[in-house]
Amino acid sequence: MELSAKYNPSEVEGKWYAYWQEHKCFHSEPDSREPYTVVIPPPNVTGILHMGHVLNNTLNDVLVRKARMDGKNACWVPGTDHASIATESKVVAKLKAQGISKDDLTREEFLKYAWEWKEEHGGIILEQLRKLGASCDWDRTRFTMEPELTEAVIATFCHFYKKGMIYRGVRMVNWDPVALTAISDDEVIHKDTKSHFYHIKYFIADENGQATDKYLVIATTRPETIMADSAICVNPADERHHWLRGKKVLIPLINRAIPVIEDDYVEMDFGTGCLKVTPAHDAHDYEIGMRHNLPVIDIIDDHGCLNEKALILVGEDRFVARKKIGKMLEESGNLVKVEEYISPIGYSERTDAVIEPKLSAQWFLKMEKLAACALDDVESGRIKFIPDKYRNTYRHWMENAHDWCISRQLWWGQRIPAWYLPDGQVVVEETPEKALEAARKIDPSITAEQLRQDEDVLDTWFSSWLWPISVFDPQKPGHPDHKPNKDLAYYYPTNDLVTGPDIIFFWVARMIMAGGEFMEEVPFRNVYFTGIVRDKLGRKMSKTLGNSPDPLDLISKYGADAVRLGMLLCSSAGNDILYDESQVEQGRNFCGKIWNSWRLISGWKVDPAAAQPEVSAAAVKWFDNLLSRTIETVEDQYAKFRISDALMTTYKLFWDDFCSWYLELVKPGFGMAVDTATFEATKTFFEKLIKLIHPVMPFITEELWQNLQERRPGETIMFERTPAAGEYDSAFLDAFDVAREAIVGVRAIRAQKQISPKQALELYVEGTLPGELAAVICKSANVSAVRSGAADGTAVSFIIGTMKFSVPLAGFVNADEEKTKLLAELEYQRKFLAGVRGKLSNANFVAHAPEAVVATERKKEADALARIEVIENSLKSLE
RNA sequence: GGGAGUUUAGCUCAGUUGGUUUAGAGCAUCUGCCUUACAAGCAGAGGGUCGGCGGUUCGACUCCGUCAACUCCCACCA
Repeated sequence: MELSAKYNPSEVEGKWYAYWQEHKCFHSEPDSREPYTVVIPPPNVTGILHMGHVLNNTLNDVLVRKARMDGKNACWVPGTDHASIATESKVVAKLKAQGISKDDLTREEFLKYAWEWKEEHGGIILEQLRKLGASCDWDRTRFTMEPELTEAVIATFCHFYKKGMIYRGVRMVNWDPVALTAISDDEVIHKDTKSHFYHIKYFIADENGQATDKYLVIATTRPETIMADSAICVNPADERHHWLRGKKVLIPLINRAIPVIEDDYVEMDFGTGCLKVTPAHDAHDYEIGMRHNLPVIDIIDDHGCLNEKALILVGEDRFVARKKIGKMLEESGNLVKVEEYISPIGYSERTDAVIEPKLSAQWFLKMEKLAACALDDVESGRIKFIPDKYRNTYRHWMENAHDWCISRQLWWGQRIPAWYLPDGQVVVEETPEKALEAARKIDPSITAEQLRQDEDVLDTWFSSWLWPISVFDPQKPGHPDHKPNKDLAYYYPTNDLVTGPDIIFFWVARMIMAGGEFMEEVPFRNVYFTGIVRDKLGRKMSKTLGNSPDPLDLISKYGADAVRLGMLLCSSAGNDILYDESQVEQGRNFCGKIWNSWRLISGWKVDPAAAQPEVSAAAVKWFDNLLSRTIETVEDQYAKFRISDALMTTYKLFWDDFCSWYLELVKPGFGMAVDTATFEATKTFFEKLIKLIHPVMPFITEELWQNLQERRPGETIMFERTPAAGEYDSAFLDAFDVAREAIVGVRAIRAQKQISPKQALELYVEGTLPGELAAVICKSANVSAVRSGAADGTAVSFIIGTMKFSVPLAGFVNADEEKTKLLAELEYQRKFLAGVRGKLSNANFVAHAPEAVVATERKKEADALARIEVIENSLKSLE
């Protein structure tokens, strides 16, 4: 097949992806082979591909394709996450744009819209992953809210409830007044925000509750909450405020009397040393309130507006109320001053709304035991983190884990399987029928209509923490005694997990907990943490900054292979990735290089009668050895998850060694044919090389592998074996490197001296260079002959390793310059030798350093001596 | 404030129990080349007192101390 002059990725990539799918290349079933299992970190079902996905899934795909080519039964399970908050807020926004408010809909109506949205957008990201080349087993695609997985989630909830690990409690939660739900601490982002510090007078009340002329001053950033105050608190050690003991003060504007209490929590030197205690609207105040039995007055509704308990400004938004109350306080003479103030304010990760601390009944899962086991799994090394540094982070978190608030005030998600009896008692069961049955045990007269199911749904992570189990056997979570099905028994535990460090607690830690609970086995062996993709200025990729390129645009411009390579080039584990389009260009250039090298080879005329030139034989021998040695290196790098190193090693092997050296050495002259032996060897090398490259660049390698020779339908490079590293002769490889250096040296001299390529030039080589390498030098340096012999006084010398090369170029070379160089090196070598000898004569060193190190030093000594001798000889010959 | 991490060439990073590393790679830069696979290329070259200071050692990019800058996580003083 004729190759086009330029590689056209868009033509090739679609073709082969369709081919792989058509021939079920990605599909895996349990068999006698060793499994290699990976589950995808499920992207949000309505999400679209961004650079973070590209990085993550490229790494995943490289690992999977590598394992597949290593002969393992590779299975990469894809799927999507229902992402309750993210999806629900998108649906709400879409409905709003259509003039529909969520409040006007019933739960069922809203869910209908949400499912429609999911059906419409749910496949997009998976389709995009196909464009990237992800070799997922699409037949196994899962969705965290599909019926089977929902059952798994419900069963899990019931399991923990019956174990006494799930409880319902009133807690101060982070309320998102836009999404109308509580969110976890981890979903709150604190940002320094400019606000105002209001200093407000509270007048002391007399016995009748009337204002006196004495007062104290408190400082607050939230004057709109004063109507919810339950007390004023001072530090017991603060002598300035001892006169307040036992007194009551009046809340401005509404004149409600509240006590002055004392608590260590108050900092004496912050603000005025007086703190207004507002248990309903501040987490710390709530704690104080609990300690002092203060009433809780909740004056803010779910939307962040003041309610009737506020008595004034009812119905106003909290921020509007803040401004208005400031004015009112000023008019009433209670406002002392207002300072500019920068304070950290919590914002919702999803909606960017200012978080309102709010008391609310929530469901919690106890973490203590689960966290202890999950910590041990990592501490004991059963699970390895790459890079290792995340172990510290993980330990710190697991030792301080708070109970997990698992309820969310949303509709999109798994509804909590708790049913309330009319008297408020609760039953938790997997189905309404079972719930009714359980309720009737409490009260036989209960009817189904009287049971009311909890309105909340479960946190999304409460379904994704089951992912490595539930994708294989949804019956297992919640049922530790259930016998694992065939898939789960075969594929679990998975091998590697590739994910971002930002979800180490949300997801990674919790999967480890679920694994321990239901499988008594870790869910994966290795966790490879990618970095966060940033732009080249180091900023996070974000929509608002507009600095995030659309991966699909990049793919259509450069090809998926180029994008993959560009992404991997700069991705050492755990470090943030500074992405720049030039890296993708490098990927594209590499595609071009691979393409053109095959155009060269495939265009050669083969002459079966031709004898193999000595140069070609040497080159073949060399590259064969080099290939073996490099494969060994690459295998080692993969084993250590040094993916970008492995890539760079392969890249250089192909570009520098294969193209720049090997092909140049064996390339037949203009109009000449190549001999059969060289041609076949070259083809074999090329095939091995593209197999090595395939995990990173699947498309171009498939195209060329199919082009190498006629393949049967369904054959693919995907199932070829990674080339094995054979024996290799290190000494020969080293000698060849010396020859390469010699060539570079000769070329340099020739360039400097302007000798035409056609001019015959004799090169004398002293030392131990084998004849075949002399031939290599001869060809590459474009000289007519190489022969052994002593240099005479007219030669110019250069030294590589322990060998001296002399070029008879009397008149061309400045002898003084050469002499200076040699003298400098001589001086260095003598100093170096002295250092080495000093070391060797040090009894301490000889006694304590490892034997191998001492041996190395002795070799250094010998090498230095040899070099010195060569240099001295050269100096003599120059004189 | 507590914890973790980073600091090596213009940029992004390697440097694996301290000893063949007289500090490397890729990209970028510069010089010379349209040489019959490839200018998305070829052949070369330059570029770093390994953040500062001090210590341990026969020997420190590597270990210890300290200072500085940056990053992330946790807590967020009303």
